[in-house]
Amino acid sequence: MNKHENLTGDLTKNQSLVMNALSGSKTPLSAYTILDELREYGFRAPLQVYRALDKLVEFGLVHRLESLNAFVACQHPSCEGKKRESVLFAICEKCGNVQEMVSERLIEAVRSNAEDIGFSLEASVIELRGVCQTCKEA
Amino acid sequence: MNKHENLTGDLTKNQSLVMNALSGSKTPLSAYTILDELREYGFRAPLQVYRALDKLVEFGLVHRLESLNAFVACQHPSCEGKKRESVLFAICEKCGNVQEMVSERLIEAVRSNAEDIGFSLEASVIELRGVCQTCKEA
DNA sequence: CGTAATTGCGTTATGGTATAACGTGTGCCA
DNA sequence: TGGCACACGTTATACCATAACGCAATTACG
Repeated sequence: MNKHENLTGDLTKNQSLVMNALSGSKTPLSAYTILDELREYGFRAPLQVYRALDKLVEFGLVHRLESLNAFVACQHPSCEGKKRESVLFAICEKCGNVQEMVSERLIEAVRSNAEDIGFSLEASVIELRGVCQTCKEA
Repeated sequence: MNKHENLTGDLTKNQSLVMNALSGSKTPLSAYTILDELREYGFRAPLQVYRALDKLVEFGLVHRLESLNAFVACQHPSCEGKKRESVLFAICEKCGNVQEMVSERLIEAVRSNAEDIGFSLEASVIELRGVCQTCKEA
């Protein structure tokens, strides 16, 4: 019934509801937008959303987009269980769509920059802003 | 407008105050922290800070760190007049210090990733999280 | 000149994002 | 069976950012 319960088997009810809200959206959602969508399922307070999001991010099922203060479902199942070290997001400022990518070349460049200054890299936030191909052609 | 007209000498009073607050800080400052520091100079409302910050960011004298909701003075004067396309920040989660870097290799990797998907790149947010060399050694 | 347009500024009010603190219920298992 | 870990619900609060109004100073230019 819920594909993410099938994948992970162990999401709580609130986590599943939040996960479904994100999976069903083509664009990132803010925590408060999720809250509004889930009021009909009994959600009443932001913390119910934030607590679920914290776990989903921890599980690697959801990513937080820092430049939008919003959240997206992972498009790339291999993120599960990993820290967000190696993913980048292309965010279209016209349509709001987000494309998630993995690039060895970019990861290597980031790693090497960190090394150059003796910086212990734990996570990286890489968010490209611009216009996607579809919107350019339209 | 010639780029030299953007040097600090041509800033308005509020812009200079905000710029000085940021230049004098070793770590990024939030808008509200700046507000508190500038109350003794007559600042009363967040908008006074945000308006100055908008201009300073536009001039390339200040960068906004998306993953912190905070602002830093540019450490790299060549940013003046440029969009933020080519800069990355290494943010130490122990001491809060931020190191700004420019990396041709990283810029190229970002550009090439954008091209691969037909994405028109307008700006990029690259923020590394981890521990700086100084804190590691301590 | 004079006047319109622009820009910076101050203020009040409001909206959007995120967490603190406290208490309840449940399942586990030593 | 008592302690622990964890998810959950609720209220309150803190933090981040902008809307909308009006005024004053400066600039553009016919």
